[in-house]
Amino acid sequence: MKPQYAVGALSALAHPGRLEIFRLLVRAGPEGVAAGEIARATGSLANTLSANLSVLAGAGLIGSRREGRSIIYSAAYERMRELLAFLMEDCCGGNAEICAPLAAIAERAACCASSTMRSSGTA
Amino acid sequence: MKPQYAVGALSALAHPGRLEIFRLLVRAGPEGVAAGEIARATGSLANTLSANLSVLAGAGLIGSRREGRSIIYSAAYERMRELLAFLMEDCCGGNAEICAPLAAIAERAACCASSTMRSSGTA
DNA sequence: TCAATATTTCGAGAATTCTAGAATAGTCAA
DNA sequence: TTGACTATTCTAGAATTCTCGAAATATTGA
Repeated sequence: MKPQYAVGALSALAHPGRLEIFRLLVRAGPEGVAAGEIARATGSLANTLSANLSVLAGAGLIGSRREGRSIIYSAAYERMRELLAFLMEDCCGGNAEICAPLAAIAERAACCASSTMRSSGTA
Repeated sequence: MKPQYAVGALSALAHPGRLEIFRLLVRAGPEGVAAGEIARATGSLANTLSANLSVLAGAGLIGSRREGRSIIYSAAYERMRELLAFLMEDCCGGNAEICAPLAAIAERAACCASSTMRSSGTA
């Protein structure tokens, strides 16, 4: 990911309303949520919400599809992964021996820790 | 991590100069880098750099310590891990195949979480 | 076609952020 | 103390972002 795209993505998320929207979509999963339902869930005005969705979409963090009268928005998980990977690229100069002993601290951060799928070794 | 702190951290990173500084410090490891060296590496004016370092420190993303005439800045890896964990909290509604790669990234963020810096003003 | 629903676009004022020059403060050595 | 070095704070104008009312666009059903 290019730095300029990362700045765009971070700028998009650096806003209380947009961060709330994005996290709502991240929790909702790939099926997504209709704009109107997002407006209801966040208490936003329709035009303000639309502007914020537009910023998030412009940053590539969310996608959309029309379904009848509604437009369904969903998180762009791959883009999100790219952003997180960018932030910790070459962390500690790539010295794995420094990083390894402390990896256990973050175990609780795994969002699907109770699932059957393990995340070991996937980077 | 509270949403308002996440917004603060994301705002701090949503700036080309500050993102470059932060990534430089993430790569540098726990030992950190002197402000003057950061200025040289990024081509920033001293006062502009100082303002940007102040924003990053205020967001809790970096810490500092004095060493002689220099002030050494270093990444706050634990804070970084908290931010990444916050972004993917309750992600994907149980779809492990989506979450797994993200969780692996969050674990790597803990790689250097052994800092003993003072972190200024994050309350 | 007309009306209702769902969402986006336009416009402008308020608030915030960014940058650089100048001045200030802390540290060290002689 | 003086002087060199390192870094921060102050300040103001320029640029950008945020928000909401109003108007416009797109879709569906009668």
